[in-house]
Amino acid sequence: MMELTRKGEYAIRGIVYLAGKPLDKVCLLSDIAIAVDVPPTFLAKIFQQFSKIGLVKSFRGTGGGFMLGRSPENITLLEVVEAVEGPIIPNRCVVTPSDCDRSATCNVHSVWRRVQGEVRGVLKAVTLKELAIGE
Amino acid sequence: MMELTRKGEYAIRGIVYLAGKPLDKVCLLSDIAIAVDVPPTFLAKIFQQFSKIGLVKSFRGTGGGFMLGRSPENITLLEVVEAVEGPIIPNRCVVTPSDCDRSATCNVHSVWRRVQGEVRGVLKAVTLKELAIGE
DNA sequence: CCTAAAAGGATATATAGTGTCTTTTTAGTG
DNA sequence: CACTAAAAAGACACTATATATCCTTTTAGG
Repeated sequence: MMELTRKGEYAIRGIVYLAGKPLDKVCLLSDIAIAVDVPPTFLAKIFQQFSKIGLVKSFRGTGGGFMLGRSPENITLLEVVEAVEGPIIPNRCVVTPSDCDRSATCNVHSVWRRVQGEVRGVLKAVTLKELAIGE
Repeated sequence: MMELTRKGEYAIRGIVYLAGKPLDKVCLLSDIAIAVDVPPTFLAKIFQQFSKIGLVKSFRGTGGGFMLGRSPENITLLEVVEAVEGPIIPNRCVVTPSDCDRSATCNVHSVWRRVQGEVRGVLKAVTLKELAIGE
């Protein structure tokens, strides 16, 4: 339960790599993939998702590649994870309370809300800048 | 990400139902399944897991059924969830640090440890007694 | 014995995860 | 303008996990 997928793991590796480079450095996808040990085609899909929401900037054609979309101290791990894994939802009743309505008083509901809050809190407190230290 | 499976959801429903009954009341699986709206064959598998680790006691044959293995204030939600979902592991590097050794200094590792701690903390603080109130 | 009920094992289907391949678009260069 | 580099987009394939169901076996009571 609660396990990050490979996609999430790869996403973090890839963007942390970018965060460790100068902000204006354009990196080739193929280089990043080798550096962080991720299948290039898979990483491409991930970076496309990042690109759509502005987490990274992409440039096509000769001399193209990727760079971070914002400065690394302004990107949280929560954003990165939710970008590729979707929202942090420990149980569907958190998002669709109607799933809970077997009983009028579902005491478990509030527990999942708390779990969600704690996890999001931890991930939100971490920025790419910190993660890139030593890379 | 981080989503409880149906199995986990069903497991909680089933055992909370038991927690709402007198400790010595033997309940038929078929009755529980109807009451908590879970496929009986699936719930059977779940209760077999519970039974093996003593979370519930089972009795075969005529007059058989299930009852809670310990008093509900001594069973935490963490136990119940981990019994059927396995341990709370946000990322495999938490359990197999060698997966982390791409870089000697993986800064993300400690984050997952923190997530794991927070989630386990929340779930451990909740007992079946509280969850059964109002059932 | 006969019946009730859980335990155990095998199987089926659906969904999600993990990745590859091909084609298309965009941009720079001689 | 043609050529090349690189990302974007879409389709496809394979695997693993989730979600059950069914059948047989064991255990216990009446």
